[in-house]
Amino acid sequence: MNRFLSHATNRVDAKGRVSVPAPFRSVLQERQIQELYGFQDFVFPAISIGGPELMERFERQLGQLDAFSPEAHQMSLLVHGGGVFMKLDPEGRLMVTDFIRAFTGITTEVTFVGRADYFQLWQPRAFQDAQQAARLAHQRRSAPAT
Amino acid sequence: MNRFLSHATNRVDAKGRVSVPAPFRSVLQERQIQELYGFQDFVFPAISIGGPELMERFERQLGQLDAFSPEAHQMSLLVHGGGVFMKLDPEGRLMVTDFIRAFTGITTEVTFVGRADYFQLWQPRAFQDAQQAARLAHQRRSAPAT
DNA sequence: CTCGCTCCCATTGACGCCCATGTGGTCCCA
DNA sequence: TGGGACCACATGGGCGTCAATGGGAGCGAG
Repeated sequence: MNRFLSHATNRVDAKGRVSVPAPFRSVLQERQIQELYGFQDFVFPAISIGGPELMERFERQLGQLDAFSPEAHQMSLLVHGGGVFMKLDPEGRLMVTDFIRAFTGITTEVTFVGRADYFQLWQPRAFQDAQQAARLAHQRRSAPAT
Repeated sequence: MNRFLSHATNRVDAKGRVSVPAPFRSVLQERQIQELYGFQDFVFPAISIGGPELMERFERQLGQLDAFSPEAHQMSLLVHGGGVFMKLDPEGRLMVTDFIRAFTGITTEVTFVGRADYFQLWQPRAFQDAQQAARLAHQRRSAPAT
């Protein structure tokens, strides 16, 4: 399977590194992704990470907006100003920079969350809460009359 | 019979493995399912497991939403973040990971429940309770005047 | 010269695959 | 119809491999 799926929590070591889960690494390899692009998620307090085509996709989306609209400016601020290139070390770990910590609240542990075409870095507790909220929202939508 | 029917409870061994009931395994074989996709059920504290088309069904739903809407993000959080690929060992067992334990409350025993196109993993007691609740709710609807 | 990042190596623990055992049920045959 | 052999399945354990993690050393920039 060539999609990012499931979630897993790994520990940040004393040097600020964290191992990317092996299943995710093999997806990266299958997709021939060597350059990683990360950015601040639009909706959640999480960093989204994928290949270069991920940024391109958002730029395309950006192009559909009125270039002078507040939305376009905001998105550009997020995609470009909030974006960053990342590299894995030989063991498949990435550095948890202050850029990441500040936006996500990550300290000692990182939850990796698959999102099909890309994956995300979350503060573990924040992910649990967000997922729980999503589940409740889904139930509310499914059974609106209670 | 090519549908998942009935339920059975098996024990989790010291290594965290549990045998998938033989009837379920033969349904998997009949349906040519080799890759198992599981996800955290939206409603019950259970893990639902089926073939890849199970995930595709959800992704089709997802595709109908605006990709940048909060609803789509929440849905993806459930479908992708809450999903996982699973593999059976040569004896037809699967690993009961923390991913599964945390969500279902499963510890030493697993109840497998057939749901026609897929099956579920339950904590035995939780299944009994849920089934009982469903039975009562049904009776109430069938005979509203008591 | 010092700090920080990268690469390299070691350790530990989890997971995969293999084989062994017990038990209940079924079928066959006398 | 009773007994025995056989078989399918659930379960248990050994062992090798790989992933996650931790620490040491080298290199380059400031």
